[in-house]
Amino acid sequence: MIQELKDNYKDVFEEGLINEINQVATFKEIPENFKIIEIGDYIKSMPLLLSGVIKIFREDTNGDELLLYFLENGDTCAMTLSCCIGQSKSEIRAVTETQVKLLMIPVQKMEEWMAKYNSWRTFVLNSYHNRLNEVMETVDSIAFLKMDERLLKYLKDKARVTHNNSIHNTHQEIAYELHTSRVVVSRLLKKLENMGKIELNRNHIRLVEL
Amino acid sequence: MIQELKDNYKDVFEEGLINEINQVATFKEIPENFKIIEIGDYIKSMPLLLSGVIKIFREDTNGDELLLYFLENGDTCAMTLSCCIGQSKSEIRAVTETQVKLLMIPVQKMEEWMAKYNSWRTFVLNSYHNRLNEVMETVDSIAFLKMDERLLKYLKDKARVTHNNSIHNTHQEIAYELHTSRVVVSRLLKKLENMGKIELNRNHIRLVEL
DNA sequence: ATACTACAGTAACATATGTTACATTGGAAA
DNA sequence: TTTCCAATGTAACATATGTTACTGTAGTAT
Repeated sequence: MIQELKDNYKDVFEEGLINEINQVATFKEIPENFKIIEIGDYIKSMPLLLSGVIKIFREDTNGDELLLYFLENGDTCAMTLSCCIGQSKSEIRAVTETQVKLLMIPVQKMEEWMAKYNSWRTFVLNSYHNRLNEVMETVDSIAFLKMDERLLKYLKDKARVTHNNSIHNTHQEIAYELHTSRVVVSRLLKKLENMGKIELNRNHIRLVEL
Repeated sequence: MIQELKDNYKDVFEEGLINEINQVATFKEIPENFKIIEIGDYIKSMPLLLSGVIKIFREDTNGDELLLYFLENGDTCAMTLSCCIGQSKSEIRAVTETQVKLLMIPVQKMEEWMAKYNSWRTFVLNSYHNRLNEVMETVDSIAFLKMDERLLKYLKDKARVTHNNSIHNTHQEIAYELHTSRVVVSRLLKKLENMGKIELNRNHIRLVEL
């Protein structure tokens, strides 16, 4: 029995399902900053996150990108999920933010379990619910917040998912994820530092208040 | 038998399910510009759209609002759906854009059918899939497009769902839906008119090219 | 130590969008 | 017709964000 599976999902899935997952799933360990899914990929199995953090990106036709949200322990990728079912291409890119451990579940099992296990149905629907809410929160950020507020929110989100109030990123990397320019990020970070909200250092930023 | 149910869903649901829906669903006819769901509402039944168009809005803490997407014939409200299951509050507002006809389905039936009917599971998952894609398209618009491009896209979307290349709105109403100001909308509409893309008249706008 | 390079700071300017204020006009109501 | 008001047009200005160009600096490689 895969230990992380039992630890993380014993209150989510009934025992029979846990055993089935244990039998058919493939365990994978992936290093940080690794591209798991690219836009346009066809997906043949569904990832179940055991540990670590995954970043989900959206990209426009010019190659400009934007961070949509983070996936954490216990999450699954709803997009992948619906790609499996609908046999459509991925609309997002998934990149590991930290080292991750995950289970890959074959599509046909997924559908079988939808009919068989109540806890699986609940899990799948909850995943969609959570993902929809997260994308809508992203809409809120872009539509209603100014760039300095978005930047601070980004830093806090990152600190939360990595359980670390030091963010190890260059200003350029942050600029890519927020879809703005390095100069703008530097300018606003300096402003946040002057307001006493963060401390700036080369290659890392410390959140003063969480 | 409700005629629109058979017409719209005979290729989507198996016959037994159509009959069950026909028995337990409540038929409703709602006039245009009517608020169906408010943010914070608890939802006790799920709407199935038979005809007409519904607008879905997001709102921030200051009361500023933003149009997320339109629902058309054959759609259901995925948000409502997940509110039913998770027993959580609505995160969105739903307003009729035109007169609509819809069926209200009790939550408990919804869950029962998830176990019983394959076609129902497919429908629910497809709904989530479509809604996620639409919210992500909204993210694209806000993140990657300039206001004049967003405005033109808005007009085209509205023309598409209402099957009418005349948009009957004041500039102020458009400004609310795009979360900008009336003056900005007027300015950019005039620019689009000068480019030959639209024709401006009092209280309505005609799309020259679709 | 020296040179090099990625990263960060910042000024100066360009552009998009938001705001205020006021003028004009079409159509409804009296 | 006359009056009135919502809708629209537009100028002038404010602000946020994007861009270009240059500087300084920490850390690495030679």
